[in-house]
Amino acid sequence: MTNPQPSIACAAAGPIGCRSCDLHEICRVAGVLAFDANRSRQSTGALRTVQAGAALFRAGDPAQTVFAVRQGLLKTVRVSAEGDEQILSLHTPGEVLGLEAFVGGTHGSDVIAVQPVVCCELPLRAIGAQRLHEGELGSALVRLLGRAIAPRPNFSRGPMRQRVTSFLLDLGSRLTDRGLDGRQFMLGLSRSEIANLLDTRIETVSRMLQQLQREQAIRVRGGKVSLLSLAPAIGA
Amino acid sequence: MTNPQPSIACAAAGPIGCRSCDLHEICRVAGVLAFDANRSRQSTGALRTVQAGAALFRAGDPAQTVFAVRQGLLKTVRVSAEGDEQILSLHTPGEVLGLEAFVGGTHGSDVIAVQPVVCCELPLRAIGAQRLHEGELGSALVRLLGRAIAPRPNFSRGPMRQRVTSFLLDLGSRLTDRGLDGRQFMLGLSRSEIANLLDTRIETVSRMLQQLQREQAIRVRGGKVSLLSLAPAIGA
DNA sequence: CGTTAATTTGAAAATTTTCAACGTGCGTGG
DNA sequence: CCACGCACGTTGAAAATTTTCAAATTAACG
Repeated sequence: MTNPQPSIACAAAGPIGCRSCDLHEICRVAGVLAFDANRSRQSTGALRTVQAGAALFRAGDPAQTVFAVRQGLLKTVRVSAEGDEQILSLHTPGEVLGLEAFVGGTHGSDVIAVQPVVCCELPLRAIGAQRLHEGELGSALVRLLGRAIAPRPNFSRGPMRQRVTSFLLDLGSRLTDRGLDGRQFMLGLSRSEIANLLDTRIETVSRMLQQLQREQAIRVRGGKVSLLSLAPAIGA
Repeated sequence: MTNPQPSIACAAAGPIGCRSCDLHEICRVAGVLAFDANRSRQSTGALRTVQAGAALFRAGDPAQTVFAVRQGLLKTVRVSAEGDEQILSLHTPGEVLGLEAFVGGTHGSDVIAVQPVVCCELPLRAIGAQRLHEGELGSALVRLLGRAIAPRPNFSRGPMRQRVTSFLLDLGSRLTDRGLDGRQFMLGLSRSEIANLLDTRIETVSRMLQQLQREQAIRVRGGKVSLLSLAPAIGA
């Protein structure tokens, strides 16, 4: 029997379709897309699964493949010069990882699954590295890179309540934007990981989540978060 | 008499030469470089001066020109959805601004001089927008964009002392990297701007700078900062 | 010079961290 | 099956840091 796209049991987010993927245009131009029976686009590229806690790639690895998250959640981790590791960002389905591959060289940080992940692999050679900077493919690539240079929202600023709410709201809206359920999702992150991301302590995260829950703004149950009536902030 | 590159009186940083500029490769490939009498490369592009406090460009402006900072200091400012404005990054000589131009569309944030600035203008049409994604120019462009997607250091994390020291150290090393004096420079930023960047209050910035000065780690005099024996952090 | 803006300083209030204890879930091994 | 150990999360209370508010200084500018 055919099992075209491996799905995962306790998946928090996904899977998504090619249409809502940031790599879609590249795949289309590079000709690695086909049509399935339903006439919806379907990647013919290789899929890769990453179990929670395992790395998609690590800093220093040669960057030769671009990845698109199809399902699950990952984190980018960098260890600072002082030796402490810092979570720089999370990656939800539809996002592209490993853009360093286009530039050459190696990956600059670890990317690790915080939930079971399925992603598409697009090896550079599969799209003809020679013709990479030419024509339609070149401009699609520049657009993709251009989107990536936009500054990412920073959740380690402002009062703690705002950090937690804007973090949750951002995650939710990113899922919603890809057609997934952003009002209720598996978080996957531990308190320790959330604290790292928000630049605070696990106790503070715990207290803030409890407080939001008391206020009926959110509901946390067994790793699943529901955003009930979460307001962006109290500010100005 | 010829005055090939306008200099600025109270300039904090710069001017730098084309060789230490991130746009150098693009300029070379695009053929906008010439050689001056000393056989050192010299841009033939237009120069633009921006007085302190004035904008190089603003969010929403059509992005049609790429800029390279030659002298001075700028800040990228974005107003959040809640209406408060946030300084996202500083820009020292040698850095490139306005990469959105390559992608098309408009600028995403205000870029404002915090010190008198001189920068090179490279209008897209000057480098033949048609052939932008082809050959050597295309790969130079991808390299430039690729460098820009590397995550910027975040100074709004950790204890306040570390934020201030790593901020100063970063600024200093960026100047040093371009062949400028990174151990002693005009800051140009007000306390209010530093506080914004570090996500704290002006009083806290003031106290921390005073404390570092008492410890002989730095010296602040009339807007000029000297890094005497500033250690990265006390950490691990 | 006089006036205004920016910075510094002090002291109380608020937030966050630290340290310690407690609870829960879960897998292991008796 | 249950006791145990262990990782993870929650909770409490004191300590530390940071913010707030107010006032005093200093710098900037016409």
